[in-house]
Amino acid sequence: MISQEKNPGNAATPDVPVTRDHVHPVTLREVAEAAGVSTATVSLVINKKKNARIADETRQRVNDAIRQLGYRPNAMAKNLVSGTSKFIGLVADGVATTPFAGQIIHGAQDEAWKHGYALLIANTEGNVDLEKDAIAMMLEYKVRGILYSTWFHRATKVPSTLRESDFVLVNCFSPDSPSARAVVPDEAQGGQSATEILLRGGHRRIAFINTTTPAPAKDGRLAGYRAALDAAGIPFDPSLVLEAYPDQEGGYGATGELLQLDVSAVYCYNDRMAMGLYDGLRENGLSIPDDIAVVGFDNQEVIAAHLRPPLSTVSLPHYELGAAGVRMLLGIEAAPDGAALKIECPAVERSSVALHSAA
Amino acid sequence: MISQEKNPGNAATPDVPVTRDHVHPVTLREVAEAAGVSTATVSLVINKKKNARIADETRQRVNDAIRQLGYRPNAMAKNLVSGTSKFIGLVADGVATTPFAGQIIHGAQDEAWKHGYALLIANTEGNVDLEKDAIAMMLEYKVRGILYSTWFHRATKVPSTLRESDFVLVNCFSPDSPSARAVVPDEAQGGQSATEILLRGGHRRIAFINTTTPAPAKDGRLAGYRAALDAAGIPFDPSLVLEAYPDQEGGYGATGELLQLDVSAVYCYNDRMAMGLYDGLRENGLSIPDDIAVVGFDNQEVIAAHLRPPLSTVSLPHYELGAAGVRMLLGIEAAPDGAALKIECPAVERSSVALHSAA
DNA sequence: CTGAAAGCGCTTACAG
DNA sequence: CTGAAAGCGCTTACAG
Repeated sequence: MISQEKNPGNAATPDVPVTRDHVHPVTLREVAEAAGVSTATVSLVINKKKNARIADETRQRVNDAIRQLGYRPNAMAKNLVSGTSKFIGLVADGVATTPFAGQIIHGAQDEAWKHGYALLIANTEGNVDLEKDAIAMMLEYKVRGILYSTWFHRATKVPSTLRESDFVLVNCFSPDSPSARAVVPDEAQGGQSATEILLRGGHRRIAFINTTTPAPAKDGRLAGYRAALDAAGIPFDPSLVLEAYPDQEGGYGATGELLQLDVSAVYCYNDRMAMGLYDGLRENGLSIPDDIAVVGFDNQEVIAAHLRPPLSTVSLPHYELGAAGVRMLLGIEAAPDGAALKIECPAVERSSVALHSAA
Repeated sequence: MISQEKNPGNAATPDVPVTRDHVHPVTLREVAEAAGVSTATVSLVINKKKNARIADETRQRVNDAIRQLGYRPNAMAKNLVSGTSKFIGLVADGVATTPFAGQIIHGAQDEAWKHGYALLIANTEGNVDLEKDAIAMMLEYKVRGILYSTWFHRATKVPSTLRESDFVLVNCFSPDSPSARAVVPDEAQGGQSATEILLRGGHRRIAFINTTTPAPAKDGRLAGYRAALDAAGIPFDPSLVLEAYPDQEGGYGATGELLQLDVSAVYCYNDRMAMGLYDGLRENGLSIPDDIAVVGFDNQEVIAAHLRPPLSTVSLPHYELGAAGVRMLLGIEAAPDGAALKIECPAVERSSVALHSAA
């Protein structure tokens, strides 16, 4: 074993925080003394209050003192006075489960930051007790509001304590409380866009391998597929819709059934499925996109852009979901009433669908 | 367009926080009045101070009042008094870039939580100004300490403001300040474990496709490969070491060169490379693991377990990195002096390497 | 067993 | 132009 020894329970390094010999942090009062002014004046200078008339010379002295002492304002004290913090809480049910949650966090943090807020996050992995504790913690820190997010788009109940704060549901919605603000991906538009990529490629007989797992995505993506066919004047043929488990194994397993259908193109419920299907098609000596065109859904990082050939798909807008959630919380973005705000799933075209040669 | 209209600059919903009609939150004082006791008593009851002798009847009355009023302590005020917050900051340079950062966050948050700390995160995407602001913010919130993390294992310089706080480097290390505590993956052990999987499979002539990108991982994984061969009494043959860009395209592109080598097994720098190589081998009519055994590195979610056949690999312990960083910060886990703490990369065996049939 | 008082580090009217 | 004072919501000795 090359790795260092870990000693979690070492008695010599007890759980209590070691008394650090950090000098007491510099306070406003000390700055005031150093500058020979009152704390009020220092506060005024720091916060650049417009209607405060401070002599330039005084201002100068204060700023010098701040710099020399390395003063850092105490945000706790500031927030105590103002009665409200500059925090936005984000509770997520599954950072562990997928790469998706990371993007929600990312979008939320960028947008929060932009408006002067910091993100306080809590990962609950679906554990209800943890969730209650997490929300309680955020409430005690008097957060400006809470983003309650799920790693896959679904219906959820609003935990009762969540109502003690301003909140927005992200990637989920609550059928029980339609007044709760929510932001979700537009699955139907996404499904339509995915299908349209194929239609533009000149395909008319298009299979859809849907998921076996019930979810808004299952219904929405199917609805989008139908809408696209409709718009193209192609009658919906239920026999072209298959179902499989939404991962590589599911896609691979659906190959045989798909090949019975005699289609020139297939739209898969997600990219993982498409990845498995690639293997199945190859084993049958078929080439993509010439023998069969393929589109996926999710634009999953590390996968979609790197299959052979690169996969045409539709992006699940997790970053935007997080960002829009924050905007909605802050009242910058209006919430449609009685419904969730739907965020577009943009099409991403790659070479798994050949361009339509105008014949 | 099916999606809702977004109105970022809508004048009707200005950027200033709307005055919400939330009732003033319940305070300690109000609880005290309701219970007919002093605020000191309420504080004592809430914090379950052991040496405080409070009559059961009084305690009862206080708890009732707390429940009835729905009292939530103000964490800001608490922290102001104690002089230190219950926050741990996490600055990350790339949540966007990979699925890995999510696991560091996850591990850090779980461990922090366990010790009563909440995570304050900031994503800088490598932007130096953002980074300075992020650290300043954390300092102003008087965090217990800061975890400074990178999305791939590398050397870094410690930003000067970081030194104003207790800190630990996570997934990176600072050659300039060897005294800085750090926790990194044990690349050499990982490379050795990966190679050992192949050796156990009975292979003697094993190729290694390393990365073209300089990094501790490049050197460490190679060193591990050599160590494993050494231990098995197999002379190191430099001609068996190739290099390619560390993604699917790189792995695929290395196929031809690899096939010249006449090896029975190959160890790839990472899983993405192995994924591309799978395609290349298949195109050449070779089957895994019978014609050639493959191992990767990273145990990348969504990929490794779902290739055909599932890929043997070695885990990059991001969750553990985050958790160990927190423990080190809190002084629960000792820091080896002058060096980074190395976390094991555990082997994950799947069917891309056949079991060695004892001959 | 319990209360009055001081203080944590700030900001904000209010005087002057 | 600047300072003295009160107060944000808590906790912690100190009395009694």
